[in-house]
Amino acid sequence: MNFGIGELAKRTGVKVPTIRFYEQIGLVEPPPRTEGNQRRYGQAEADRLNFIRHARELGFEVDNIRELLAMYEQPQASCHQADSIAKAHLAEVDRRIASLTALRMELQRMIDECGHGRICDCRIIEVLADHSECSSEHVQ
Amino acid sequence: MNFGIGELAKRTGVKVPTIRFYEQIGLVEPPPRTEGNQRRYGQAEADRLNFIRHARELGFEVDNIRELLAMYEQPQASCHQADSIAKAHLAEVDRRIASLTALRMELQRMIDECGHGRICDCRIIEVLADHSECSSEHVQ
DNA sequence: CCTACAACCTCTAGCCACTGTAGGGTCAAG
DNA sequence: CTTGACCCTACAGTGGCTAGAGGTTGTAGG
Repeated sequence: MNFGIGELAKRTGVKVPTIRFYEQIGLVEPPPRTEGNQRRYGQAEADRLNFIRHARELGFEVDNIRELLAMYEQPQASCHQADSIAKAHLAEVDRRIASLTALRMELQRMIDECGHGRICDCRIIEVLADHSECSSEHVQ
Repeated sequence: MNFGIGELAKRTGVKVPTIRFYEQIGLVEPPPRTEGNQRRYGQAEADRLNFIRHARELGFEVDNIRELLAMYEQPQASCHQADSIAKAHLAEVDRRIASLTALRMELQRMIDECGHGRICDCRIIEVLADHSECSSEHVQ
């Protein structure tokens, strides 16, 4: 119930420098220190950090995580806001998937058409050199 | 056949500061200058920059673009290397699509199960707090 | 020729979310 | 008391730009 930053890292899968970084940007509270100035944590911090790690893995941005954390700590409030953050993020993920899928097709087509000969006949270089060769628009 | 950086930007869709940045990192050659120290470009630079922009849009990293550019300028060489860069990139894009698709499912499930009540009953916050709720692994 | 103004110049700092390094200090086991 | 793992701060670097300050050049109209 009282451990150092290395143990916290082990329990949460968040690296030690990242924990210090999160403290610096105010995503986690500065914990109490030992007499020798070393950070001491408890289970509550591990829970909070697990929450953060999980939200990051799901691709939420730090600013959104701040809001989600505030809700996590106010269990009586309405979850309307959490819902809209999650929905906005889902829309963004959809956009990224669509964009990557278009890129994938373009890449696949480039590779399929490459005759593995000289550059001057290579579809890969040719397509890169001339945007009009593309079958679809793509803006990452 | 002899124009400034603004015109080059217009012709290629690459922003002026980005062109200067590309010059700084050695992705494009420093062009000749006017007496008053302003950059002058020709069609060859516009072609090269279009190639770069297109490769960036397709998500290639700058280091790969360096290699692709070298091939673009050596049309007699074999295109084996271009092929393998493109294939590696395709694999990376596939990985990202798979990862995002898993995230998408997780997000959708979270949102679907949210009863729009209080935080303490909210699936979104609950799932974030407890990784074991996840139906699949996800590492972005 | 003068003026106005857009376009250009360099240099520096900022973005995001970390990661790495240097140069120390602390803690716990033996 | 020594060893060695762990911890501390502060700062620089990553990628791929973007923004701003503060000054100079090019060009069109009067």
